[in-house]
Amino acid sequence: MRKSKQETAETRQRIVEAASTEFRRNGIDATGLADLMAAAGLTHGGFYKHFESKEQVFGESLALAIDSMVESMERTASRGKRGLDTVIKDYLSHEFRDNVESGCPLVALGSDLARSSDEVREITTAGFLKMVSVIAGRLDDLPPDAARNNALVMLSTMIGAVTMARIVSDPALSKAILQQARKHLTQRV
Amino acid sequence: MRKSKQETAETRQRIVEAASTEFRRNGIDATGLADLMAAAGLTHGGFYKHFESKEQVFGESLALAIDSMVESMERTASRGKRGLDTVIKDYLSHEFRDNVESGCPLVALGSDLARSSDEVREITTAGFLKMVSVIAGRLDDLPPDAARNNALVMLSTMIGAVTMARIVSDPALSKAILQQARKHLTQRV
DNA sequence: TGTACATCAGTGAACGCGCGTTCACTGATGTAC
DNA sequence: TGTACATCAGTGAACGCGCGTTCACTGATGTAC
Repeated sequence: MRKSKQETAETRQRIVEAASTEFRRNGIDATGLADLMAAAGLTHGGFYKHFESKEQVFGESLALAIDSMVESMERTASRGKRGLDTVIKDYLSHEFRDNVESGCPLVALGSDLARSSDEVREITTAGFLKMVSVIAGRLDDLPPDAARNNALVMLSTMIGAVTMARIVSDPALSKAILQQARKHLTQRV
Repeated sequence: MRKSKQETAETRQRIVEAASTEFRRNGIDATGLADLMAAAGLTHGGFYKHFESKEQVFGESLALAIDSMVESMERTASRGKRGLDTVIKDYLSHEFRDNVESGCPLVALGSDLARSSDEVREITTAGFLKMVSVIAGRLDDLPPDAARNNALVMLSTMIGAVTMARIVSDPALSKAILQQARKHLTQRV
């Protein structure tokens, strides 16, 4: 049942995409290779025709998740004068909170990433810096250094707020966390 | 080899304490019962003489970690007029960042907690609210509602900043994240 | 262009390992008289 | 208070299970001539 080169490439891409949502949804350890492959419409045996290890597919799927997050923020940020406010409001929205599997991997995998290999942490660092740039680039009333420093704090607030909004079991509290973070971050701009 | 009631109670406490550091250090899934018991100086077979499941010991060890975090913040906060600044500086210090196993469980286990059972998330919520109270209680120039709202955002920033400071592979960036968050949060008070 | 052979994507079974959990056993502690 | 028996904390082996990984096999694709 050998497949054509194009089909093979498409399958590989499909696995990475499935992995990127599965890992965000269930965490690194709780996501099995059989789950990944099933989510991509395959059986687990073929995994090693595409990847050398679970670590490898995780790295690639993380990079994909980060890239799509950054792209999404960039697209939103460049939508008119209030683009940055929209980035903030989207990130701190209920929809974003409730869609872990398509959301920011820094939040979905935060504590997992802190325990990961150097390679994984480097991928994450590069992505974080891109997000910082997107925000800093829109703080154009500030000198570059100050803009970057502010962006670091703003992103930290966004990440911490969504993390807590997801953990907390009281819906009203969860809502308040997002709301107050939104209010705070859109005021300062 | 039956032990006296007192010894049994002490052993149980020792397991919960060991669990509270092991879970923070390695995450929920990667911490085995054998690891916990070994860290408490026991063999794994005796675990079920004290607990019904891994879930149970995790819940108790999380509650312990949260309580000690809250107590530590309360103690620091009540140290003079600048107590809140000290809470912020301690939380956002390099030492705190580098000692996952004795630090804030909300950071050490953030994304694990978001995937946990209702019971675990309720324990976490109660702890988070206590931390919010400690901070809000020190924002005495603001009306109670505003103080609480501000505290929600401040804690989110602290949690997000330490999370990212731990993930990031560039030491200078990690330092900058903590530093800028510190600066931002101590200015506002 | 056609043909013969090598390649290899995907399947499904199997491997070894570590995990959470259970169990028989030991011997010191607790308890009933 | 002393004694005889029941209890149970702790040990170490074992259980079943799911995981990451490997493997023999299949048959369509790729390639050499």
